[in-house]
Amino acid sequence: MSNDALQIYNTLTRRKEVFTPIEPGKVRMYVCGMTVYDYCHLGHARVMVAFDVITRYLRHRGYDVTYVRNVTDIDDKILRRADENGETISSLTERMIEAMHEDEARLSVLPPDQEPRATRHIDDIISMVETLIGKGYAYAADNGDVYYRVRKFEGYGKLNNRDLDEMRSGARVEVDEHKEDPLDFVLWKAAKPGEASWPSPWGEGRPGWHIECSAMSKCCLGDTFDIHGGGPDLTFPHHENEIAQSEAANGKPFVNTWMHAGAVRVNQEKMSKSLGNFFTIREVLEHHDPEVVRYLLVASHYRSAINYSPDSLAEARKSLERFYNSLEGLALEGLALEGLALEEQAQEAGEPATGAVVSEFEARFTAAMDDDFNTPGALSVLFDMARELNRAKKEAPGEAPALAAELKRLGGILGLLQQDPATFLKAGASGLPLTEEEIQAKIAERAAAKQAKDFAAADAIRDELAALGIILKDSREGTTWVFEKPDAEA
RNA sequence: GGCUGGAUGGCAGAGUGGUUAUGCAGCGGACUGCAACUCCGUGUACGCCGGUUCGAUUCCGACUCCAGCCUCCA
Repeated sequence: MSNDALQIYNTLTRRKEVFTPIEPGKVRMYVCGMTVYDYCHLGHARVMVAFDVITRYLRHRGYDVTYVRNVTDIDDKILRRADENGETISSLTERMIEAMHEDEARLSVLPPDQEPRATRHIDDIISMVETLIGKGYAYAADNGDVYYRVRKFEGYGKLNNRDLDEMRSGARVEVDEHKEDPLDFVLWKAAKPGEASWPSPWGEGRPGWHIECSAMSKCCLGDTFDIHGGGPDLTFPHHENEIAQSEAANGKPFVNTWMHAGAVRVNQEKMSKSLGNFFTIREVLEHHDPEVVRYLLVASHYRSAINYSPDSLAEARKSLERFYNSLEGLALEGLALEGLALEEQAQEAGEPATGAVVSEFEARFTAAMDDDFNTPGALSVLFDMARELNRAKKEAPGEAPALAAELKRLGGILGLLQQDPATFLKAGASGLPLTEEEIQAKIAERAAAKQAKDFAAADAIRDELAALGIILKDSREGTTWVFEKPDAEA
């Protein structure tokens, strides 16, 4: 662990700040999760991976992290979709939650510690709405809705630097005769006949979206917690409304550090469900190794926008190939354990003595990550390690294993480089046009031709395999191969 | 219109008041039967105009352009 400070950019103050958890050594983090009416797309993947890296790194740095990511499982879109599909709400949401878990597992995203669902916190929500009404921050309209009285909350707009009067002049907000002010937002929504609903002091209804997160974060993490994260389009109004609800209801500061991931774009336009230009995670994974997708997401800083294209995935794969080429040929199973042992040694040695244990590579890696989770900077250190490892494999084989172990260990903090190199380089062998046995036979055939100095025949075999995407690599130890799907599209 | 971010070499993408990011692609060399992999070397890029400074891509101001938010959206 480093003695230097970990700095995090705070959306609220719009600058990097030294991260100081409320309770030393503990981090309580809440991230807005999915509304489960459809499969997750790459924008969701961005948020999942960003906060997964953040969680992994905080833990690596010794923090005890409680990571909560909610599920919105009741909402207008869910009602509509379930109706369209002719299935029940719970059938739809259960399916989508399961799919989401599959997607995140494939992307090596560790599950959050808690995954609260809105429908299981209706009591918490109702109780918070009652508190807000009691304090004068909310009012029940005669149509059965309950609204938040935005003008009553002094800090409204502080996260987005918004001025209430100017927003009003924007006037894109829907005017509702039941609202005192057009900017007021709904906390509890009266049910229409036949809709899913829960009983409440204001009649049958369901919770508004914003109040769910205030209620669930309070339930899981308390009135004030360290980090609140989410996608880039949630700063307004969702997070602004959460602040208004939680601070008004609890009478305490809500969140110390607000973190927002960058957008995923397609053709310089935001990828989103409302624009309909999205790629689901599972679509992309049909054609690409999940680690390639994860790499693409980690290769840019978590706050910057990334432009998605088939080319960007191809590049990500090439970069990973460089890592796995350097790792290939070393007995990594044992090495990974050795790497972990080194890690434990370092921790037992205590914080101040770490300089002696931590390599220059790790020091640089940590410095990059300490600077607002600069994953591109951290990756550049890993590339330096790969070069050093390639050199060592040639010139100082005795040093290679330890270096490989460290590379794999540091890569693991980013959730990368944990596959068997040969497996990755063969693209998981899915979609292989030949069996492994057939390829080995071809290689043997070519070796015989080489032996006989019949290079024309040898090259013909190599070209034949290359046309199928199977690239041969000769080395002193023999011939290995790499499979690059010729039609990597998605 | 208001608010937020951004503009870096062929592409992707970090960063810095004066010193190599990194990856991919390219070029030269080594290795190789030839390749692939790998290694060595190589590219003087920071939107535009002013200002501060001995010196700015990096700080300040104006401008242009791009994206996001202001309505559900990760």
